[in-house]
Amino acid sequence: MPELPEVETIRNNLRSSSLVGKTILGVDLLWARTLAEPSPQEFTSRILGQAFEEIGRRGKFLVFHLAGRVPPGDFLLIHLRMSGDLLLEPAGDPLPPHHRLVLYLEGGLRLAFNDARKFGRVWLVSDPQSVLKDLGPEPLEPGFTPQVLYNLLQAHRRQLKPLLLDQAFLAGLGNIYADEALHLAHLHPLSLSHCLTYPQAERLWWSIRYVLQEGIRRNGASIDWVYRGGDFQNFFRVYQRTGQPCPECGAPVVRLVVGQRGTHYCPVCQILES
DNA sequence: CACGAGACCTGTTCGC
DNA sequence: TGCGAACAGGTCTCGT
Repeated sequence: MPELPEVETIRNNLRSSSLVGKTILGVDLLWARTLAEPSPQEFTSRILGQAFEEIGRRGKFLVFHLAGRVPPGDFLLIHLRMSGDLLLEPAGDPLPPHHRLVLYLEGGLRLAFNDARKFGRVWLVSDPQSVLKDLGPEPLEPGFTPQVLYNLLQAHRRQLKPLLLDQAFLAGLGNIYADEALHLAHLHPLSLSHCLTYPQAERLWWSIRYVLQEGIRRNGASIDWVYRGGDFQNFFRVYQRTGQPCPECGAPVVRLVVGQRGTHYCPVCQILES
């Protein structure tokens, strides 16, 4: 479910919660495969006694910097994949369905990783780069300029939609924001990356950043049965609006499958370049 | 290198 | 009403 704006929303909520400063007193791993590394035994022995310090984000990863009992604390990395969520709740509440990992904290709280589809993963590492090293640029950072995007597009000959979903190309976009950015940029999802002109790349750059910032401003999108409090879903231009009118020209939005992902676009506004 | 299919999972919605 | 198919915000691996 979560893409960059949803992950950023969760991060902001946790940062203004009482999580920061809390020491981890207990671990309950309810679905073993949730833990990517290290082993459950090492995870538990290493994380107990460490305290939550910085809460960051890289692409769709949440990056928790822990303060260790011994100075260089570890990093707890969490990827929510399709259905993951993080909940700070009273330690004594009955366990709801789908909790996969629960960290018990001082002060009667617990941080729970809830994930119906079990795709989410958790890492405890001393060097976050060991997990994050293959990610592409961070789209909202100053280093991501129109020229950088243009050069990256020129370096590949790939369809735009799958390319934007490739986290090694650009970190943080998912199915919603890729479709929304392509519509805003008037680019067809199947257009080939190396065929874009500089002005087209510049417009795509602007569109990517616009939809991500708008998503963050709206606290992300809340779809289906997983509600997170965001309302960006009320402002979708094409995503999951098959058959409904394009907000710009009124033509019915079309759905096709690209790289096994539902893809939504306006056949009038978004012209194929190839 | 680029792309498609299958796998990993559960829950909801759609269509007959 | 019931039941299977299709679909869902992600990513990995394999084969062509």
